[in-house]
Amino acid sequence: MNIQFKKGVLELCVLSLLDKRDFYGYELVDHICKYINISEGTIYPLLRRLKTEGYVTTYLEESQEGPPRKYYKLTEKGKEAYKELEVEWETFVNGVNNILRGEIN
Amino acid sequence: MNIQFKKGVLELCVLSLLDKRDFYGYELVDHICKYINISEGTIYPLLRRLKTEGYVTTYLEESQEGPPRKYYKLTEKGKEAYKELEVEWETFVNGVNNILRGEIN
DNA sequence: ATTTAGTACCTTGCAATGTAAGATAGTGTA
DNA sequence: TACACTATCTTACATTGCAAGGTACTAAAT
Repeated sequence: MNIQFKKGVLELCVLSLLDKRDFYGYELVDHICKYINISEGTIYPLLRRLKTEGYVTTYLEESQEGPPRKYYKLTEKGKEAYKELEVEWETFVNGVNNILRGEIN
Repeated sequence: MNIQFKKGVLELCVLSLLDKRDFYGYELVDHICKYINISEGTIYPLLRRLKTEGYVTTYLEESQEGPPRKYYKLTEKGKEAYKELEVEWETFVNGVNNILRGEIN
């Protein structure tokens, strides 16, 4: 899997999942890994960044299976950022497809 | 336009165009810019990289409208790299779409 | 009791790539 | 003479994902 392709897109994936319900970090890795390989060393800095930018808030919850889980919750600002990023992604993919399948003069 | 999205994808776009015919750098910027914003400072280092890796060869041709043009031509190795990268891109986009539109448990 | 495996969090240094902002130089026009 | 367009290139910088580590809790196996 080309590492470079993921740049910026993992943020979109995380925002998309958080738009559906709250997740904790380890769980996000698990879900994303079903389709795109991702390491923990990626997700935690990313989540910290999202919190710094005010896109998410966090809360702790105890677990019976291990240490406490830190859940992430999308803010209004986060939802707006998600919508914008999704549109940008669609536009981008369309642009790339036009180039890949496009006619040349 | 999200800069990060472009990481690695511009290489794919350039390889795709070169798979159709030879281009010179300035011309590649022009074509790609129809769909994806790209600066010259990006394309020339990228092309140098492609040459270093043996994906392209170059030749000069004079121009009536300015300085000589350096044309880039895909090698066999470059064609193979292009095919692989294209498949990776398709797989990646499908993975992202599955996450974006996917059901969660 | 101790080790191992799974869960769950985190940090640091590194690699890769796109950008801005410049430089250089040829051609043609005002 | 100056400007705009064509065409090449370079350097310093910002961003982000990864590998490789660390910490700590729970439960099962030894």
